[in-house]
Amino acid sequence: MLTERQKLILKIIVDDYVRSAEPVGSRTIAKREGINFSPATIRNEMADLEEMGYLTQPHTSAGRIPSQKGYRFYVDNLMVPERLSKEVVERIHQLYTERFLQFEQVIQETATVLSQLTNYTSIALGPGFFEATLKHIQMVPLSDKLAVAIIVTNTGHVEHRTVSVPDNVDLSDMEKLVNLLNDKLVGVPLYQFKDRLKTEIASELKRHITEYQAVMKMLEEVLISEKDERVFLTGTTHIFSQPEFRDVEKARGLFEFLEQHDRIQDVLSPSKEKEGISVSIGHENLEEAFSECSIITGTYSIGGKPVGTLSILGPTRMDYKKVISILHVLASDLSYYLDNVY
Amino acid sequence: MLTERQKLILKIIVDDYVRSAEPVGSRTIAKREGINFSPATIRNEMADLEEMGYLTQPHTSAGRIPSQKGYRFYVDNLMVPERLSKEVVERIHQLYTERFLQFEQVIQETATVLSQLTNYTSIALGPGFFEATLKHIQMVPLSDKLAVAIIVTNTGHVEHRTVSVPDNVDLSDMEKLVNLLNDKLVGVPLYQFKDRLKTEIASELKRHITEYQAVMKMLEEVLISEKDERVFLTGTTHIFSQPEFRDVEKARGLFEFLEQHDRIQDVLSPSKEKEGISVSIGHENLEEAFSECSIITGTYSIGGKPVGTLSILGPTRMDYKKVISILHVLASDLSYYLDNVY
DNA sequence: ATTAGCACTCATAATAAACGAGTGCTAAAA
DNA sequence: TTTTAGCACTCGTTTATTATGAGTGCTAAT
Repeated sequence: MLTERQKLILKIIVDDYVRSAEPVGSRTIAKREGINFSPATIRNEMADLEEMGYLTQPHTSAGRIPSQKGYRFYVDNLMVPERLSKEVVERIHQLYTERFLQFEQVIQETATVLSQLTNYTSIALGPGFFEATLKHIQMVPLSDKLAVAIIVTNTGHVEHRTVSVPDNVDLSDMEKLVNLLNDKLVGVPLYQFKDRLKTEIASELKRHITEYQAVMKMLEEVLISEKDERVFLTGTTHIFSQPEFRDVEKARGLFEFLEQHDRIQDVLSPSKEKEGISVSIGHENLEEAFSECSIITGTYSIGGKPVGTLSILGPTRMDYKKVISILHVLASDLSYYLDNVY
Repeated sequence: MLTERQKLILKIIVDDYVRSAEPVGSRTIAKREGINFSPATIRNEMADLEEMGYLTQPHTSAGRIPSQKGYRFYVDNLMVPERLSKEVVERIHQLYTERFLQFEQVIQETATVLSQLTNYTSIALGPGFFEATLKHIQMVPLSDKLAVAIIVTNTGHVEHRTVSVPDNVDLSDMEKLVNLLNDKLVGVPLYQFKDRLKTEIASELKRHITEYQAVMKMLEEVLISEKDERVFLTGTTHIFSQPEFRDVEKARGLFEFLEQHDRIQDVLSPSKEKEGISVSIGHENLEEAFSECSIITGTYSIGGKPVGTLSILGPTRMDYKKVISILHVLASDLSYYLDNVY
């Protein structure tokens, strides 16, 4: 267990190092207000803190920097959330007085503001539409061979894909088909499509349509989507501002990972997060690419149900108190906004 | 005018420098096969080439590197397109034997392959749908206040946006409206929507619908889109492999630009390019961010009409002969593929 | 017109020396 | 027992110094 003084010193070291990116020495700490013990005392405490694993030394004659364990303790026990400036609060509220025409646009703009306010890279995961229910389905023939299938959900999300129409299926068949699908599927959540297709729709289809097998195959293509969420990545260039990524090779590792949106989804998918804000420090991120990064994730919700995540990606030397405060306000304001609109 | 020998030397320097990224000295050139004059002679020629502006010297005691003028001459007069290896040709053909479900997917995959084969960043501009004609328009009400408007073009492209429905407009009004729009607009290219809306549709609307003004406003939102094309960016991390971007600040400049898709569109928009492949070297790109880059752009077309571009972004020290060969095959194969499908 | 020869340039690498921030330890003070 | 002044020591960083060598330009001979 840490003494109060050790906690104080650890907190000062984290705060200072986060700001300056320079190892913190005993003299620096001693000069801080509220400190009335000498550098030598501090050195002793620091040696203890290092022994316990909260601090490390880049080299013998340098000051101390927090270890990942140190950051973890800081986040869990020491950090005081930052009071947001008027400007920041203003910026956020202004954002949600706008009216956005597309669902995606709200998320995109939120991610942009999040990145601007924090000066870190932001990653937003768009709402998974598996949960959403079908509002309308439509098939628009392009030629005798191709058609566009369009799915509209109750959240206003539009999915579409182009499919090839089986031979011997004509316009009237298509019309029948669309009516059937709307009949059977409106109000049904997208993740249930697969089941419904095999049960109700299959039997109904057999009765009305001759090209049963081919049409079933087409419907599978139309109804069963792989990808669930969309990734909105903003402010990736902030990575270059961090001294820890001054080395091109390190920056490269991150960028390479960030190009793979599917893997980002795996890491940040909202199912994995409990509600509220969670912090993942260094190796706590299982992804090797993030071993020197921290990720702070908040969920946003519609009708109380978490549907997506807002995350900040930065070095472990991250301004946790600031980011968490901003993320908190932003996530709840976004949820509030979405509740009012949907 | 350059003598044959000067051309030969310039060509060797470009080829060598592109490969090695090191200034090329007279001895290196002299050792090459087919060279039967001494380093001293080569030095004289190089001095002349430098005076004429085709070469520069990083410093007094270094070899020569091509200037932007040198690259330009190389591309226009000296370059011999590279013969593609079997593997490369195979990879491309294999790509287009797949059947893609979404239009965007073809473009995306093409960009990916382009980047993989060249080891540079690729930028594809999706087909501008301004040229495309309307196939079907649909409005799906989400609530009494919101509706999703969906536009399907003859190319299978789907545009959609959420709009707020004016008060006092009910379901039957909406139905009338959709029928009217389909009546008047099917077959019309998207860029004509603005005009048609003001003329034909306005008058028709006045006759049938009470909330004339509000509905007109909504239709403006629905029909008039700002953004034209979509940007597909692939292999941005290849930038890190280039020694000229070993400096983080330079890489940053590029990445910052590449985040702004609207500005990319301005630079690469197909209207600016004549058909075929065009090369833009260094400052020939008016964008400051690209002053040390070259961009090679090819257009792809549907039905002989250029609709989008495929581009490669790399340092001016780019393997022009290789990239141009690959781009050539890829652009024409893509066009061929699209012709067959649409 | 070409080329051998040679002095000269200048980026890069290697080595050494000076600097200084910060430490750990010891012994004295509180 | 805790705190702190004092001091020797460590080690990364900076600056200066000196090779090294690739490559040049020029001149004079071929």
